[in-house]
Amino acid sequence: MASKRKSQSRIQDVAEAAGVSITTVSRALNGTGPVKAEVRARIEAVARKLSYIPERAAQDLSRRRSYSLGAIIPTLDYSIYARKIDAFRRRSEQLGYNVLIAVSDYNSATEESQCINLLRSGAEGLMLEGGVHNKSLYKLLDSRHVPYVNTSTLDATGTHPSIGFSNKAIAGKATQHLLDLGHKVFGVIAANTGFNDRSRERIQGVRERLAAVGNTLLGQYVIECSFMLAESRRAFRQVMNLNPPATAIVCTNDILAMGAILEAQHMGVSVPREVSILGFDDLDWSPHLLPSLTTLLVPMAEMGQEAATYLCDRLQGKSVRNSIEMDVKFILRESTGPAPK
Amino acid sequence: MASKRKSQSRIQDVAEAAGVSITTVSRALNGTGPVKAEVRARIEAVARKLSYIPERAAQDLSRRRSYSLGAIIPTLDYSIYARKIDAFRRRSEQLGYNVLIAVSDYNSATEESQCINLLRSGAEGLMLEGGVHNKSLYKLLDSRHVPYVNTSTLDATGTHPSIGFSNKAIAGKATQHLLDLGHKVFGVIAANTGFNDRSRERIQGVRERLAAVGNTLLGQYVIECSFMLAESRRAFRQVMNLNPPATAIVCTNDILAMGAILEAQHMGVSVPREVSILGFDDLDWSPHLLPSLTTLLVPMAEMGQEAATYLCDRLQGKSVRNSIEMDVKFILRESTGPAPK
DNA sequence: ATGAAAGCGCTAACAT
DNA sequence: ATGTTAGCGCTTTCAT
Repeated sequence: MASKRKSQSRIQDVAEAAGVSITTVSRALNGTGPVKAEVRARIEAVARKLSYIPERAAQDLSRRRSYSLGAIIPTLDYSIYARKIDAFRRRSEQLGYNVLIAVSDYNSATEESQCINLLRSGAEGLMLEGGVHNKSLYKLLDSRHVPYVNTSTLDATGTHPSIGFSNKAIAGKATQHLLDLGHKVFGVIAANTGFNDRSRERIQGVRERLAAVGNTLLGQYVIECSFMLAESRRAFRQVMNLNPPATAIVCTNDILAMGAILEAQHMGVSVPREVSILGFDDLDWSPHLLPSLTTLLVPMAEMGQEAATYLCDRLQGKSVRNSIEMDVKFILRESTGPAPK
Repeated sequence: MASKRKSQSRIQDVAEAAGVSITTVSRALNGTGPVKAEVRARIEAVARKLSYIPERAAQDLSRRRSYSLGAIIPTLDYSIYARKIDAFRRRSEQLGYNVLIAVSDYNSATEESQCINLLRSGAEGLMLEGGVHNKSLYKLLDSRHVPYVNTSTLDATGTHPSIGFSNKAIAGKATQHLLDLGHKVFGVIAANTGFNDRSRERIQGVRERLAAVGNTLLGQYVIECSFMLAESRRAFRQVMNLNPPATAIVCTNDILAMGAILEAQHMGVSVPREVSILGFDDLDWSPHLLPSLTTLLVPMAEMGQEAATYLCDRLQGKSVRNSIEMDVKFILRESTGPAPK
């Protein structure tokens, strides 16, 4: 293994080559104290020549701060999380923070251990996904006074800081749209609800809205599946083979809705003439499907950005609102239409 | 701002509470030296009670190592990178390394600065995407003796370590398939080639294979676009409106191919009767499109895994092959067929 | 405007 | 088996 000392230059090397003390180098490079212009120029030149890269570990230790934030998402595989985390990263970097990314795999134990790992790495604040987390994780964050914020969810009580929206409410809104179109028989294709409170709440939102008008969402009309297209296609077939078949299907995200639309194409079922399909998220390709997908535009990028702002504000001791509601826009496209006679 | 000292316990606190020296705590928790079983148990209990989390910055500094690896990808938005980086992370963690993720945004300057950032954070090795990088980046990595490995590309000369395949060769393979089906007029829809050598090589692979049989790929039959579906749909329309229209379209990835297939559906063009469409990557939904997509299965997960193994081996001073070729499987599905008469 | 020195939290010789 | 001590590379008082 190459010796680190020989191949990397440290602040000491820069100081020597510039003929100043390490203190001055630190001040010059960080702009953290007065340095004569001429000296500063010399130091910068030397640093560049030596490809000096300050070691974050040492800086963190000495500053007793890391200026870094952690973000944890369920999976890298779904692009809405990419949108959120990217916006989070951009805003954080703007505000002078470095971002550490972790993945929970939709598993609460993994989430907790990954969060601990983020804290070990110095994360001063955490952006979390959804509102349900291990008690022990919440306790840990509280006891260490680590600011965190739940996203894609809304905790109106403000018990836990959150940036997002009521998943129940938006699912209710979607359901109402279908009710208005005269639909009576509803199906739901939902992402696995194991450690996914957003999915669970969306199902519940449909159920409650239906109950409110005297309709009932029967158990066999609710099908959970993974993001694999093969599964959502199977789910669609299943709901369509019930008696009576569903005429309106709410999918808890656009991936599932895409599976449903594709399966409809394969089965020769006409959408929306025979069945209406509705999703959530508004992915890039949602307007391009045939038929294009009616969905709810979930503002992932804005949430990521707001989350970064929130955490930075808290770290600066600014007072902040503990519950920020984001607008979710209903996007009417072609995949929903009047209930068949 | 909360005082760190008051809310977080350090090794000292654990040592005191357990009635031992900090050295013993370190040894017990890291398993890095002999500790009486009974004492170890006591220490572990105390550590747990205090929610002691060792600070990585201090560990890194003291160990003069970070045991972490960096991975940089063009975007989080395309799921093939997620596959790769996830496999990389899993294997790295298995081997005792922590993974830092960075995004280059398909920009070589950003790539370089993000890599520097990874090095600052202690990355001991780097997984890169593609084979073309700034000279200054290569120089930096060399001068610091940081192992790195290019992926999704193959440098047979071994100048730069690489794990992947020849993009030219696989594009040639795809082209040959279409030639065998009798196609004469080829179109290419390609991802922007700015800082994307893989895309560029795939185009070149098509061109050379055609040249080898006396056919020519004309400039106007090659269209570059972003991953936005709107753009690839437009690109498809454009290639189909040429005179003569293309009968075989090679898309440099499945996203673009999806755009082409969707636009064909919208235009009422029959695939593959009127035009054959072929992609690269084999995404989850590629077999589910209508028609299902003929494509080349690029082994992203395997590359990520191999990259992690490679870097860890190098860090352990093991001798390694500098050029590992991965197999790319041709997947025949419905979107390609005989050239129309 | 600059430098000397203390110290961040931990690990790893080097004792014992 | 355990403790003492000297750093790791940097920032930050505190002097000058």
